[in-house]
Amino acid sequence: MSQTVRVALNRPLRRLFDYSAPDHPELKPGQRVRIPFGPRTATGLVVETGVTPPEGITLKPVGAAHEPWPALPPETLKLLSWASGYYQHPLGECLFMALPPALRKGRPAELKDTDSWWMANSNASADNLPGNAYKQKQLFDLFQGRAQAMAWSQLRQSGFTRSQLQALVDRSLIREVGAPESQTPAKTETVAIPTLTEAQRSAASALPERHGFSATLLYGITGSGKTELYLHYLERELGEDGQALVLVPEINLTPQTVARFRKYFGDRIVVWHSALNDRQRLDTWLRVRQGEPVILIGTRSGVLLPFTGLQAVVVDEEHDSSYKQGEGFRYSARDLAVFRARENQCPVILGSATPSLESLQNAASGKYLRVDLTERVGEARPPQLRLLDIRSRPLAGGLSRPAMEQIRATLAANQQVLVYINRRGFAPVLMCFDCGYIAECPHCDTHLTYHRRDRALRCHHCDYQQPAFTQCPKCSGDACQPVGQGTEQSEETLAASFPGVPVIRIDRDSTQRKGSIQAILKQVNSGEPCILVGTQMVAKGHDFPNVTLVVVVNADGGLFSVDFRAPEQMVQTLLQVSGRAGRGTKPGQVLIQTCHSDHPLLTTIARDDYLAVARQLLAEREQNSLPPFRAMAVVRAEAPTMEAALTFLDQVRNDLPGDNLDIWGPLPATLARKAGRHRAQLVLQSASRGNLNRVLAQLCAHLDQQRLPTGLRWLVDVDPLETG
DNA sequence: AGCACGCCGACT
DNA sequence: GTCGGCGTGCTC
Repeated sequence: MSQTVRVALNRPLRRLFDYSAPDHPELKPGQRVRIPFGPRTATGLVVETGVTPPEGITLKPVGAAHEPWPALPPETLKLLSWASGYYQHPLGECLFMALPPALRKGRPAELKDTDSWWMANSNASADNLPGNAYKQKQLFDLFQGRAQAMAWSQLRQSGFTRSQLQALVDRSLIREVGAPESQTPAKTETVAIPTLTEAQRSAASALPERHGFSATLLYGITGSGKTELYLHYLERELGEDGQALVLVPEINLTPQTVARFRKYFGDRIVVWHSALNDRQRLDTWLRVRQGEPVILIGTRSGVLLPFTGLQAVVVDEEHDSSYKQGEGFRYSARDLAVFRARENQCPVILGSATPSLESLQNAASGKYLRVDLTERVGEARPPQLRLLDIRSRPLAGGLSRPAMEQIRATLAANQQVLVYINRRGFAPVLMCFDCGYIAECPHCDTHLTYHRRDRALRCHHCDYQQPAFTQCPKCSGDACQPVGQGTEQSEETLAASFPGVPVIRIDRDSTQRKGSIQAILKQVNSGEPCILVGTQMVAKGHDFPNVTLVVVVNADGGLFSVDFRAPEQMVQTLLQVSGRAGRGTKPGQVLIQTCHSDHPLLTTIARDDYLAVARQLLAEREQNSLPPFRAMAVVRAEAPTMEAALTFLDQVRNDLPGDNLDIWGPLPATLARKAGRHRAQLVLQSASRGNLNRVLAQLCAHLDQQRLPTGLRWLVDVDPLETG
């Protein structure tokens, strides 16, 4: 009996392909199959079986299945099909996103046991190694005087290569041996979850008890111990054989966080993040797929894993913008997490000290339950916030005199200081003081940032860089100087002002080397007086018990931005960074430098009342008919000229239906030219999510059939984070 | 996305 | 005379 199967491919095509499957009546949706595709073979995923074959096409026969079971179980398939339609991204690409790289490439769904064991030969010595063979010497030193065999996997992790190992074999210094007897790792000892405080206990009792779907917004101020509550909740809700998903922002997934979970749940904890290699990804993916009762702590893409027995979902720092994928399949992991919980009839907890306006509105409308945790753990008190108006105050390295004095006092009291600046580099601009010339990026519509350390001018939007100069290219004068504040400059000023006090800069530039942030955190946690200078990076999640003073160099960035989410994000970042102060036993203080100390947003923040600020912002959103009160999507276009981009979007606008839809634009993007490409956008809004979705689906189908001007690319972003 | 087919410039 | 640029079109 012959049948037809419908297959999705890992290509940016909004269509599927049918194959005859005469010899495979047992094929199921979600299975990987080899298929002939054009002149070659490819790996596809079956999405439907028993379909009516299309007329007028001779179907090619499907090849062999990669494995007899569906790589994507029904629940995951449903999630991704829904997401593909919601975010208007081709189904095939969505589905393949949920596979580990090895399975995407068509490799078998099994772990090759490539490990091997090696030992030093009895009379081997390093004497005959050439003097320049440092690595071989280092490697051989590990073997010497060791009675047990060394595993290749361990050596590889220590940074040695296969060829270095082979070199020692060729010199008859080491030899391969069989696997040692017991390789089963010792079961990790776990301890009981700490008793909750009174406040935590009452919050815990408010969280929904087992069975059925529920979504809870956990509003827990910084330092209130949300993590303990998650631990406790997981222990309470999770059965012996159940799986759990805990999503965290990338920056929070540190070894310390994982260790904290491992302490209580031992080997049941598995992790998922961008630093895993292909082998580790396949290993973890298979464990999840096989239904092992794991508690997976993962970043954004963890929400796409093939769970088969989800019993609880947690999204920590649910407001964090890193949950929204910024390119390709632009999904929100937080929203997909809620979808999965509903699909699995299990609870989801969305936790944050600064919840997104979306989630707050969902709580207000009764879609989510809200549970509050508004007391800090132990003796820690919420920090005291103070606005410091810096209009007409002299600044050094961006810091006002009162701020400097406060820093001095804090250091004198043997405590630590955190200085928050939202700008990398030394200065955001290099300007000629004779003629006003500003150094600009040749490929983007932006100025270049001056980096003092390597005397370079860099574009923060593309990879352009050039040596810095003082002679003006326009007027030939010698007056080009950096203007404005960056992390590098504050670092320098502070180091000069407080000799003998370590000044530690934490930003993308200073933490590029792998593991360097861990070393930094270790130094900070020693508790010695020091000054931390950092960008966004320091605002998130880290626990610095001895930091008692936080200085925000400039809070005005988000007050007057064109982007409608800018105020929300500014408030969240300010309160998150404030939350770094006074997490230990000593009280914390926060100084916010601003030129607008009477701005209502700032005065409300100064009362440390996030909910009041959020109410204010939500009222504005409602008044202006913005999300979460309307559904929003943007159509973006980029082309070799701005005219081409705008003409294209004009046409899109004309093709859209007028009723039940608000259209804004087309307008050039805030950064109109980026890496030599001209960008523009069209904003779409509708009171009905379903209506917007239908319009977008139609638009994409229509645009797919059109042939576009050369060099023009377009994309749809549903629930965009940025509309600048 | 790949990949093939297809028609116009600078090279042995 | 060819090698190769990337524009256009197709993949069940």
